[in-house]
Amino acid sequence: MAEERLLTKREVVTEFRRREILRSAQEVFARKGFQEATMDKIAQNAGVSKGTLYLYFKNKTDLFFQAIDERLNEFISLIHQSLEGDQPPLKKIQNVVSTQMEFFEDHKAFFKVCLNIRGGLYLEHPQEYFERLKEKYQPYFNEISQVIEQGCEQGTFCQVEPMKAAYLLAEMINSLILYRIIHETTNPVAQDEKLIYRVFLRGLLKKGAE
Amino acid sequence: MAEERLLTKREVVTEFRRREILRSAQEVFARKGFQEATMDKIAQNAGVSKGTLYLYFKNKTDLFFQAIDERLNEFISLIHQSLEGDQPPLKKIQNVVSTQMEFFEDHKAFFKVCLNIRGGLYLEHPQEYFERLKEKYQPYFNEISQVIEQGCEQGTFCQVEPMKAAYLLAEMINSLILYRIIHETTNPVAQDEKLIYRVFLRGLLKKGAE
DNA sequence: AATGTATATGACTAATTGGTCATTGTAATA
DNA sequence: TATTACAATGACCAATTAGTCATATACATT
Repeated sequence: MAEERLLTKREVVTEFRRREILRSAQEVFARKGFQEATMDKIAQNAGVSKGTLYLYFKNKTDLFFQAIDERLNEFISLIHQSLEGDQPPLKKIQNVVSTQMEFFEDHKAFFKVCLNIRGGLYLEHPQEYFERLKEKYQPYFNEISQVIEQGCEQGTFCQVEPMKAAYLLAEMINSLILYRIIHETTNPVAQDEKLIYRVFLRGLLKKGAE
Repeated sequence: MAEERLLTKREVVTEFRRREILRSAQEVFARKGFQEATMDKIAQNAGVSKGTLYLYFKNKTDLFFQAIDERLNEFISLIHQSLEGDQPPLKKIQNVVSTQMEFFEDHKAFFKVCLNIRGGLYLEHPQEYFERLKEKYQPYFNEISQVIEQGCEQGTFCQVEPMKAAYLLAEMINSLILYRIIHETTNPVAQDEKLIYRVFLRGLLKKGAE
């Protein structure tokens, strides 16, 4: 066993603070959006003083994007997992749909933040952060579009631009999540998943395939 | 001919100012989003002083929503027109798709504002405005869902919840507009319309129908 | 226990900006 | 032309808030 130096109390506290601030930020940003969330509120909610925030994060924008980062990583890794193995493309698409719907069903606040970002990013944040986020999302779209491409090659799906189709799918899912939020629907997500299978998959399937 | 009292100079100027302020507001809000747009900028852009804005509009939020209102009316009325007559549901859906895609292709700035609203509305504007806007959009969704319902009854489309399907369609269109904006695509919108026909319509059509 | 070092605090600053109002300008009216 | 009523102005105010820094606190080390 390698010599594992025990963490000093200070290091433990530091790490705890950092996580506590991120948790608080996630909560406040989700509830209020970027502009309405104040550093004071976040600090208070985290049980630290405002000055402390600036020991851990460069500024408000930095804190915002780091707070997003965790959940986003979790999401992207879940999608990645759902595409592992050598299941047929049809099954993989179903996996994406159910993974994404269930993830956002469980994290509605995070979904709102994502909408908020997308709506305001072009307008209200420095270009730099937009680029970084776009990069972050890239694997998600790439993986889906690869599955679609694979389906095209295998002759299961008809010929489409894979990346555009991936966008289409992603937004179809989001639209039903939004519908659920706006209409405060509580029926099982499985029903909505089926609607997407029907529309997206039957629309994509070659005649006679399946 | 009815006695048409000529407008006094004052009335003409007043109407001109009002329109000029709205135009300026549309422009600035589209470029900056709600928060970053300042009343000073809007006033300057309109060639009036800030105080004047408050002679014509109650406050910033009021100005924002009135600026949106015009374009939104135009949009909704275009969609309405595209659904007049007694064409078959399939054709009507195609009309909606092409009308919406072409409208936003011509009004990308307005599209961004719409995204911005949707992303920030839950979080950053008074509930009251959200409700009013929801009401405003209602005819749009109603009309589309009626067409879908009609298609179901006629047996052209398979059984789906019409309102959810309408949401799905609307967001599919939006997703491709977003794709065009993000990737700065300039190919003809007709191509993207076809992708939607293929996916949405073939997904919706009953086997053997059409 | 004493000393030094890293961390936490929160009052404060500076900048921004929505909204106001006393003053000034202009058009309608007599 | 004189008078009145309304519209426009922009300096100003009040409120908000991101970010700072001198001071205080707590931990680690000797």
